[in-house]
Amino acid sequence: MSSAKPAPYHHGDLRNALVRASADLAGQGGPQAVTIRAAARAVGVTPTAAYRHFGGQDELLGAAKAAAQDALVAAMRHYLDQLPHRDDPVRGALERLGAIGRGYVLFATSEPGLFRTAFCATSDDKAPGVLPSTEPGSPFGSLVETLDELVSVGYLAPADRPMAEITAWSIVHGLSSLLVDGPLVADEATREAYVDRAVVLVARGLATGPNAQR
Amino acid sequence: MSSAKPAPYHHGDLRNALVRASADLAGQGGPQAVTIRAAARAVGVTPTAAYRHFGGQDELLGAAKAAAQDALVAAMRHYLDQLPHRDDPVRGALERLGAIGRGYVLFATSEPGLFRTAFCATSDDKAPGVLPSTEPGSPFGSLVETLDELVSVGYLAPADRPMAEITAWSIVHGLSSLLVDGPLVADEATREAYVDRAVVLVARGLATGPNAQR
DNA sequence: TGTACATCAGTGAACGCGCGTTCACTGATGTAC
DNA sequence: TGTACATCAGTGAACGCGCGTTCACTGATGTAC
Repeated sequence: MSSAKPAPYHHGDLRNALVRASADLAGQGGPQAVTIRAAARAVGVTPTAAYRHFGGQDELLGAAKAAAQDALVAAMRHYLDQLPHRDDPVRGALERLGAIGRGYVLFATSEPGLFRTAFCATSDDKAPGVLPSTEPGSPFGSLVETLDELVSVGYLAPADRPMAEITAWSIVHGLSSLLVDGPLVADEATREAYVDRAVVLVARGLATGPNAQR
Repeated sequence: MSSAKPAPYHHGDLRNALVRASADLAGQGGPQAVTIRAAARAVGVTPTAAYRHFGGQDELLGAAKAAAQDALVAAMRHYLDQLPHRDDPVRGALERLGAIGRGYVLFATSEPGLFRTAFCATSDDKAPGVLPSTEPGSPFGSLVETLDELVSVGYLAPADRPMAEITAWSIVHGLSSLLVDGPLVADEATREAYVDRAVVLVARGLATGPNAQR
């Protein structure tokens, strides 16, 4: 719709347009590419106009980061939603764990710029000791839920529950980072084999409960 | 020695001095801080002089990256060297695996700038399909050796050997990245607990051989 | 041992770039009456 | 319903910054004879 109109003086939705442009820039060039000038250029507006809606470049990058995190959550949810129902609750929970990991890594490799942006440093760094949000909508939230399920279902011993989310998160984040940042180069089939291998290792490492049949 | 002399016209060891300065810059500000001008400034020399020894900023960053990787290897080796001898070969190999992971993560958290630089993108990116060097001196090499030991010692089943290094590397790299890049904030004691937990999970996940007593 | 000269490793000034940010301004919008 | 005017959301020009890189140059070194 914006292409039809003859560039009106008032944009009407400039803030959202700038956020979308920032997400595009982040997707192509990572957090480094998110600049006030580039975003304004993409929208067809003067850099100064961006200062009506953002305090500065920090805030724009923060908005791009939030958008990137949302995209990551959506990717994980996509894989979760594809899962068939299982009567066996252990199998179901393990499959959910695998889907979360798969979504995470495949998002990272298919959208490296957004992945880097989702975890880039910004001025609004958290205070020491604060964990990422465990709300259901957050990337971390669905992982926490699934691990709790593994306990309630008797696969993971309650004594081994603490820090399990950190370890599981670490492995998918590490695999993603190694694939995205260069040291590990692999075609798609190999990448999926890596993810499968990682999921199996985590599942085996968490199999300490009474219902952890092997 | 350089502080005593009255700044001679010929530096005498400018290339090495620039590499050291680049490593310092990387340690303080990460790969972004490695610039020709900043390195020349730190050494007390004109930016142009650096072009006698480096083709451009790419090469300088490449040198800083190599120095950062060397520092990472040294940190892992430090922990390996501290290990006492064990008569039980399984126990010995597992302790080596733990030491590698500990060295990796503790290097990352104590030298975040160098850690980021060791894995930053440079112009000399590897060709697709190439794995990192598995030579004994490389970061990856000692991990490969230790996993081979775990097989020969009967702890890890040969069928589960493939890709084990990727998975193990992923978990320590992921934990390091999460701690360094901000989303995971923890004091030193908690960080060590995370590492211990990760090592235990990997050890349990790899325990598929005949001598994997549990 | 002395000296002319090629070679090498630096200097200093300048270029163009894209960036963040600020200034005074102007066009469009909407509200009070 | 019409109009004056405050308010808002943009423009356009300019600032200073640090960067990579290149140019013509100069001081120091060492080697051939």
